[in-house]
Formats: sequence, C-alpha cells, structure tokens
Amino acid sequence: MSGTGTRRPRADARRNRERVLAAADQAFREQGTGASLEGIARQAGVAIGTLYGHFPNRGALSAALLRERHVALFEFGDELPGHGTALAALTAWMGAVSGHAAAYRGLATLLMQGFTDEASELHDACARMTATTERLLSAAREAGAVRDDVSTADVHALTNAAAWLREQVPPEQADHLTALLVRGLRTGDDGTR
Amino acid sequence: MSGTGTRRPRADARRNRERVLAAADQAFREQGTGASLEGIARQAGVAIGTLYGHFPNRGALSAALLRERHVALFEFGDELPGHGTALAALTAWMGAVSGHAAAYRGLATLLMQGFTDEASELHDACARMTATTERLLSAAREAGAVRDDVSTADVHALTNAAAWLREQVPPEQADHLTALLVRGLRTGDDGTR
DNA sequence: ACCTGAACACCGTTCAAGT
DNA sequence: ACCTGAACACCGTTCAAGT
Repeated sequence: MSGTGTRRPRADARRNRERVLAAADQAFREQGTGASLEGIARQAGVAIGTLYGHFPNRGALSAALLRERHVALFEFGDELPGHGTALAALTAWMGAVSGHAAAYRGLATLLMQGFTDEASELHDACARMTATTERLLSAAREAGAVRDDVSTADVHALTNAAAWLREQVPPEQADHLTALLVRGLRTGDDGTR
Repeated sequence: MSGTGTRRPRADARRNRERVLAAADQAFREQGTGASLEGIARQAGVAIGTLYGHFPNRGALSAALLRERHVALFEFGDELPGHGTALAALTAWMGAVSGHAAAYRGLATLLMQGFTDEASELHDACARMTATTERLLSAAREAGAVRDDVSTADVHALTNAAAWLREQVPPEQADHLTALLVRGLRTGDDGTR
C-alpha cells in the first residue's frame, strides 16, 4: 500500500472535470437540470465520453455541483441557529433551500428522490441538508412555534414544493405562497402542538 | 355556406383520433405526460404523422383528454357547492384536482402554464377549473373560514403543488402535507381575515 | 380529407481505439 | 490513466407521396 487509495488525479483530468462542472452549473441554471449533457460537454470543450468518465449520470453531476460549488448554501444553514427566533431561522432556511432549488429547475424533484433513495447520488447532499432542517425544526418545536405533527421529512417536502412553486409563478406570488405554506406549520388557534 | 363550418369527420379519422386518445391516456398514467409520442402512436396502431395530424403537440393531447375523457372531475366540482361546509367543499375540490393531476405526472406543471398562458392549449381547461375554484373559495371566504389575502390563483397554485407532492411521497404523507397546506389558508389565531 | 412512413435533427449512453 | 469520437438506439417533428 504505497500510495494507492485516493491518488492525485492527472492535471488535465482535473482541469476537464472543472470545466464540465462550470458548464453544467451554467446550463442547469439556464435550462434546468434536464439540460443536454452533450451540450454541456460541447460548452466545456471536452468529448462526451470525458463527461461520462467523470460523471456517470445526471445525479452525479448535480451532487458534485452541490458539494463543490454550492458550499455557501450549507454554510448559511450552519450559521442560522441562534440568530433571531427559532421560527424565523427555520423560515430563512426553507427560503434559502427553495430559492436555490428553484434556480436549477428540476432540482427539487432530485432532492426529493435523494432523500428517500439511499442509492441516489444526491443522498449525501440531502442528508446534510435535512440534518440542518432537523436542528432548526427541533428548536422551533421546542419553542412551541411549530406543531408537533410536523416531521423533518414534511419540512423537506414542503421546502421543495416551495421551490417547485417558485419555478411556476412570479417572485411576489411565490413569496406569498411560501408564507402561507409556513403558516400551516405553526401552532394553531386551538393551541394544538 | 351549405354545410361548411364544423363538418362531421370521416369515420376512420374519428376512430384513429379515439385510439390515440385512449393510448395517450394509458401512457400518461403509466409514464407521465412526458411519455413518448411515438410509443403512443405505435400503441394506437397509427403512424406518427396521424397523431400529429390530430394533435399538433403534447398540450393539445392533454387538453383533449381533459375535455373528452375526464369529464367526471369537472362534474364533481360542479356538484360540490352546498354539500357540507364551505371549507370542506373547497378542500374536497383541491383534493380531487391534485389527485387527478398526480395520476398524470407532469400535468400539474402544464396546468400552471395553462393558467397564465392564454395561448396554451390547456388554457380553456384551466379556466373551467379555476372558475370552480373561485366559486368555492368565495364561499369559504364569506363563511370566514379562509383568509382574505388568498386568491384564486393562490389556491390553484397550491393545489398543483399538492399534486406535485403527491408524485413525490407516499399517499399517507401526501395526505398529511395537503392538510398542513390547507391549514395555511385558514383564518388565524389572531382572527385575521 | 386523411394516412403513411421516410427524412432530418438531436440526444443519451457505451466502448474500442488512441495517447 | 485518461481522452476521443464513432456507433447504436431512441425520440420529436415535418412533409412529400399516396389513397
């Protein structure tokens, strides 16, 4: 075992990988996560086989983007606890995730699959996301701000539904709908937890 | 003008049209509204050109299905007013529409586009749907059960979001999420209308 | 008036051949 | 170890030719 395991990749391979990621980021933003892989390879200046060599499928590409290029989203979630009320923090997190997912049309669907399907390439990213969701949800529940029958899976699902809505309607209506949606999570007039 | 205008179509044309619709209904249920049109034509036993002759695009196909084969949904909506509380009627309508849209994966997105885009082939179907939504929403609002800041467009959007959720999660969770979603529409603890 | 199916453009995915 | 691009299968859409 002299240097096997994770080796440093060849310089041109690393560069090609990076180019593909950059092209995918742009294409996913402009045309959604269903954008043509051939187009992405073309844009990146590599052959289609090179793209497949680095990323065996669309999920792997999306997962790599989240892990390597969208770190800010997760960092934002890590810094939220303690700032403002627990409900405000949870709401801010839902807004950040749904806004991010809406910027990549179709990502919300992938994030739903990744949450359930352990074999999904996006499962790790989802686990990291829902860990944050769980922390913020627990705090909000303990503060008595959110109903007891709302699970982490529920918040994850509603956050992605908010992302889906944001893809469909103008921003102002999306904000309003998200607010209504959060309203459904809050403890009610009858004091139900 | 002796017999021009809407003429009775040739018998074989009518039969082909019907066969395409039946095949599309099945394919859309099994594979979603993105199902292969070539596959639908094959299943219907007609050439691909025949399908295009009757339905110039996917939207026309979906619209025809709603108009000609899914009459029950609209009839259900017409019979709802007056049965039970206004909120229960609105909830039942949202449940029926979202359940229907979830059975045809992707239809929810088309129904959102059809609502806004007047040129959409689905615009008429959406108008008919939202007319019912408006009646039931007005009644619920007048009964003081639903907030004043909830528009017909909002209910339409949330209904389709519920359909999207139903495509993503198991039925029990979908029911729970739909309930939470409706909860956000109700008048609140502070008596806000 | 309607139907047929070839034709064109495009894409996802694999893999033998190269360097 | 990685890259290339041809090859295969499939699809959306159009349209000239048939009946």
